[in-house]
Amino acid sequence: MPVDDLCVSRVPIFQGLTREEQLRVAEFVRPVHVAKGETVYSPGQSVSRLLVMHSGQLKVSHAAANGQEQILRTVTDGDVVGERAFLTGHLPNDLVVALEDSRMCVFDHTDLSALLRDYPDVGLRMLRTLSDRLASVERLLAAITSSDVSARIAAYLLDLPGSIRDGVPTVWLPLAKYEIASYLGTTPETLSRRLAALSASGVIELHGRRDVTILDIDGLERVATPR
Amino acid sequence: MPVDDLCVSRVPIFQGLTREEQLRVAEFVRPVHVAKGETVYSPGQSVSRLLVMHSGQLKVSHAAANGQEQILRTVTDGDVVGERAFLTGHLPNDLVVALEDSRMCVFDHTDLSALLRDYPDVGLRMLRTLSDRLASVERLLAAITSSDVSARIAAYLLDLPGSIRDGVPTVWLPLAKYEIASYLGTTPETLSRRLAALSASGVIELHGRRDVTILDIDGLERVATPR
DNA sequence: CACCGAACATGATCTATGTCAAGGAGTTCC
DNA sequence: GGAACTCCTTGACATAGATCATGTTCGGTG
Repeated sequence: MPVDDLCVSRVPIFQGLTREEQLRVAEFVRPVHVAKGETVYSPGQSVSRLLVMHSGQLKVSHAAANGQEQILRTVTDGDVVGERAFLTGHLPNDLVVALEDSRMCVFDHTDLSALLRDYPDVGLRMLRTLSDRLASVERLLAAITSSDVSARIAAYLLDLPGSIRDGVPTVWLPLAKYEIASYLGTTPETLSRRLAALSASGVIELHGRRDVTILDIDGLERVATPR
Repeated sequence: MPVDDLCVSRVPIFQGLTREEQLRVAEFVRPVHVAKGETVYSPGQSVSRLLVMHSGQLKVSHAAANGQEQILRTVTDGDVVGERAFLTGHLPNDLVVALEDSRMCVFDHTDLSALLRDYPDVGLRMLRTLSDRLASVERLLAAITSSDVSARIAAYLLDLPGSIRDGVPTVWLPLAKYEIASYLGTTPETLSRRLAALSASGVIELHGRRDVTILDIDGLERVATPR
């Protein structure tokens, strides 16, 4: 099964296993492809599975009590989704939607349980992944409570995986602006104003809707670390 | 070693091991006692250990860039501290201080690594603990970005382990008010005002500095879930 | 290629909460 | 049991950012 094999071997939490072990793990796994815009997971869904991302990007959001959608995170290669349902037995109450065409490894919970018992390394790597996520949420939390919106935006832009185009650092926003606003704990209006301000002061340049070039990295870093 | 034994057997992540296994784990573990006010962990400390709480209470805080102390969480029985340093190799950059006299099991990292390999169940329970923490931080984050301070306070009070005194639900604040303010992403002044308002509207009653009786649970829940 | 709708920008206004300042109350420690 | 220090409360004020409303741009679609 070359496809399953590929799926397992590409994902960080299964690296460190021998090829033979990977093949055995592959028997438990189902490779799944979802198209952009499709819903992967919806709240209260009784059948719950563990997803391990392999390519593409998903967004995880939470319908708050007041009806607002709160973006919790975006997940990319190597990230894990749905571990809480497996670990604690609670039903998932997040909404997961594909931002791009995505591929992932899917495990049923019963299988996963046995898997972790047989391959402690996998558990260790999962722990590492969760620990990273925890650190990243705590960073975001600290950022939201202790800095203003401009600083959060700057930090967000600096965190984004960037590329160099024509010698200038460029980032491609993975989310629509109103979604970024939600993620950063603000509103689209404020985000728009602050981006405009950063642009006016020559720190960044906006091209089209999702394309940002960073003209002055140091300046942006200064904004991200306020006094 | 009955003391070590006790330490290990009292902690959730080691339950599920047989008595014999617990005894073997106990060899790795060092029981530690810290007095109220003592520092358990400080940022950048090069020797890092894993703590598993057993009794008492610690507070974990983070010195933000602007010098403000941000309270990240309080940890109580069964909680784990310092796993990130172990899992990722990064130095800890949180400050951990004992709020009460506390007892905990301490592992050195090298030992822990072997432990997780030998007892996959321990890893699984650690995963569960981390997953709970993640969920709780994500809840806090959502609360901070999508509700006002009154709602956060109400939710906080409802979350606190409460007792019944004279037939009335009573909570004992585990932190000083200025620390609670930090945890909830606000200031002592605002917290004070909101508590006063809740008190004025007859929902709660304040006694002394840390003692709160809840007169109207439904009312408090209504405040916690705003429209 | 022109249309259409969603996403975005901008302006005017309002309000919750932060900030600064000063006085009061609760603990703690001798 | 009282002094002394924190912690907490209250007040007056300033302001970042939310909200509401309207106009504009982009990018996909027929």
